[in-house]
Amino acid sequence: MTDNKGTYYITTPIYYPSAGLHVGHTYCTVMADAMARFKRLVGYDVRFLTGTDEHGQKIENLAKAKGVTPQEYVDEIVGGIKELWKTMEISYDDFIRTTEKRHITRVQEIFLKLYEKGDIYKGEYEGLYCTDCEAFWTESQLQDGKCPDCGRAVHKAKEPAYFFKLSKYSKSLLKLYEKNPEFLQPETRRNEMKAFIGQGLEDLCISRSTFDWGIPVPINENHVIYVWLDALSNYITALGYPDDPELYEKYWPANVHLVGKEIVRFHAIIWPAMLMSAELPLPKQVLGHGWLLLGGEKVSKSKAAKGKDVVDPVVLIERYGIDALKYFLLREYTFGQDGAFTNEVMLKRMNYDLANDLGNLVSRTVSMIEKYCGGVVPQATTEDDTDRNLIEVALNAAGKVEKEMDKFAFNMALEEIWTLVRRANKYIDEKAPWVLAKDESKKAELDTVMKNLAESLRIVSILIYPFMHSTSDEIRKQLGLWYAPVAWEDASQFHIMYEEKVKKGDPIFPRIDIEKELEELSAVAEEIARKKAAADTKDPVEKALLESVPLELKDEIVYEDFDKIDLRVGHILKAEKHPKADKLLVFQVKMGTEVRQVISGVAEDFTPEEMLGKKVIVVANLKPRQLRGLESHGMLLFAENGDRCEVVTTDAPDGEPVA
RNA sequence: CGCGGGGUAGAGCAGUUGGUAGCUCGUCGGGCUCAUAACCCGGAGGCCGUUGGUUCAAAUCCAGCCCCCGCAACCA
Repeated sequence: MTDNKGTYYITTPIYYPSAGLHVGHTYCTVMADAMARFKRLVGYDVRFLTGTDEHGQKIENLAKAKGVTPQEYVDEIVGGIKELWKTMEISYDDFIRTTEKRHITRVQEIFLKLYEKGDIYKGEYEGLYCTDCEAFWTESQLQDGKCPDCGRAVHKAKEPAYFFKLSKYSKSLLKLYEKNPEFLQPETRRNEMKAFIGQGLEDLCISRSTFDWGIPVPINENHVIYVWLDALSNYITALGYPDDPELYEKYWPANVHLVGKEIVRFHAIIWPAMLMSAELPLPKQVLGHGWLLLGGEKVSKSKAAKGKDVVDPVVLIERYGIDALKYFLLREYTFGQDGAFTNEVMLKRMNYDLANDLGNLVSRTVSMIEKYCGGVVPQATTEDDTDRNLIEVALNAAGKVEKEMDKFAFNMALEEIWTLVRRANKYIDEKAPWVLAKDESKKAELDTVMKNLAESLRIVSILIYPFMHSTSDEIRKQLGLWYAPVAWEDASQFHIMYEEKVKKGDPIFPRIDIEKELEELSAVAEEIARKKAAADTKDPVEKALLESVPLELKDEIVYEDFDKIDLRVGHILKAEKHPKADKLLVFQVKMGTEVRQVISGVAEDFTPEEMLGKKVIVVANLKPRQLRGLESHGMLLFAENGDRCEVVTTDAPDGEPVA
C-alpha cells in the first residue's frame, strides 16, 4: 500500500430484494467495486458500502403470497444477493440491511431530528388505492388504469400521513447545483433536476399506515416510515450515525454515491434536503450512470435470429469467468449513457480484447522468453527509437488511467491500458524477435525486446488490477512476479525486473467460438425463460408443459415399422417356473382361437400364482426362440416400475389386436 | 407549447476554448509465423438528421423543422 491519501467513501444504491438480480444490477456494483479497488491501490483509505432496502408493501405482499414472514422472505433473497457479490468478488467493506437493528433505531433518531427541526408535519396522503392489494399506486404505475398487481380497479383514497417539507429546500438545492456543479454528474442529469425543481417541489410523504412492514414512526406507532427516509439514511446509519460516530466522523461526507439514473432524483433532491434539515454535511458527489438495455429494445431481425440473450450474471460468470464479465461491463459502456446489452457484443469484446490482444500477448511473450532466453527475463542493454516509444507509452499509461478514473470513465481508462497492450503487440512485429534469434550477433537486441515486453506486461498487470485482479495475478505468475505485491507506483518505473523465471500457463482468456456460443446461450436463455414461466403459472397443465423435458429415445421409426408388430390380447391359462432357469416363467397363453407357450424373465417379480388368469398383451408375431431348452412363441409386455415390473394389462377380449 | 437526451462510414460508438472527421467490429488487399487461425500494415467506405444564420472557417455556436429515446415522485 502506498502513502495514505485520505479517506474515500463510495456507495452503491441499496437494492430492493423483490427478485433476483440481473446483469443490469451488477453493472452498478461492478463500477463501484472497480473504483473502490482503484482508490485503495493508489493509496486511499477506502470504505465501500452496499446493501439492501427491505421494507415496503411489495415485500409484505410477496411474502404473504409465498406463505412466509417478510423477514424470512427477505432473508432468503438477501442471502442470494450476498452470494452473488461473493461470486463477483465485490470488495465491499460493509453491507447494510434496512431491517437490521442498527439501521432501524438510527432512522428513528433521524426522523426525530427532522421532526424537532419542524420539517415533518402530519397531513393527508391522497392516491389511487387498490382495496384488494391494500396498496397505493401512482398514475404511472397503473396498467391500463388498473392495479398492476391484481388488475382490479383502483379508486382515489386518503389516509393520514407524515410529510417532510421538501419544498422548503428548493432554493438551497438549486444553489447547491449552481455552486458545486460537480455535486451532480453527468450534466444532463443536473439539468433534469434543475428543471424538476423548477416545476415546484411538493412535500414528500414519508409514512404509511396501510401496511406494517417498515420502521415504526417513533411518534406514532400506527405509521411506518415510507421508503426514502428509510432507504437513503443507510449511507450514514451504516457509519454509525448518530450513536456510534467513529466511522461516521472518519468517512462522512461520502465522496460518491453511485446510482442509476432513475434514482438520481432521490439522491440529488431528497437526500441533500434531508441532510440540510438534519444540519449534516452533504455528500461530495452523486453520479448517475446509464442503463444496460436488455432485450426488448428495438431488437432488429438479425439480432433476433441469433436468439435470446442471457442476462443472469451467474450463468455468464460460470461460462466466461468474473474477470471477463467485469471487463466487458466496464469497457463497453460510457458512464452515464445507456447501452445495449447483447450476448454477441459481449462475446466479441471478450474475444477481441481479452483473448486476441491481452491473452495472446501474454502467451507469445512468455513463450518467446522460454524459447529464446531459457525462461529467464534477461537484461536490456540496447535501446533504439522503437524501444523508447514502447517505454514511453508504458510509462504514460498509469497517469492516463488515473485521469480517466477521476472522471469515472472506466471505458476510457481501459482503453488507455489497451493502447499499451496493442503497442506491445505491434512492437513484437516491428522487432521480429524470431528473426533476431537466428543471428547470434543480435542476441543483445533480442534480450532487450524480451525484457521490454516483460516489463510492459508487468505494468499492464498493475494497471488492470482494480478491474481484473485474478487476471493480474495470473499474468504475474506467468511472468515470475508472484513474489512481488502489486504496487501502483511500480507502473511508473520501467526497468525493475531482474532474472525472473517465467512459466507458461494455460491461455488466460481462451478464444470463444462466437457462433457456437451464441447458440448455446440462446438455448440457456430459453431454458431460463421456461423455468421462470413455469414458476409463475398457476395452471398445473401449463406448468407441466413448460417443465416438459424431451425423453431420450431410440431412433425414430415410421408407422410402417410399428405396423409390422402384431400385438394381441391374451390371458394366462397356466403359469409355472422354468425348470432350468431361476428368472424365467413359462406361460400358456390363450389368444382367441390359439393357445401358445410364451416365456418371460419375470420370475423375480412374480410368482406363477400371481400371473395365473391375468389378461396380457403379447407380441404375437415375434420369431420363436429357444430359452434354456424351451421354446417361446412371443413376448409379454411389462412396464418397469423402478426395480420391479408391472404387467401391461387390458380388459379387451382374447385374440383382439392391439394398436 | 411538461422536462431532458440523442441523430457522425455497413454495425456500435468517440469527438464543444470552432481550424485537414476518429475508434472498435465488419469488408477488401498485403505482411509475419513468436503466439490462443491469434498479431502487424494498408485500402475502400461519411454532403457529421434537415433548413437557414453567425464566421475567413461549423459535426462543434445560434434559430426553425423532422425522427428516435428516456423521465414524469419505489425498476441499477
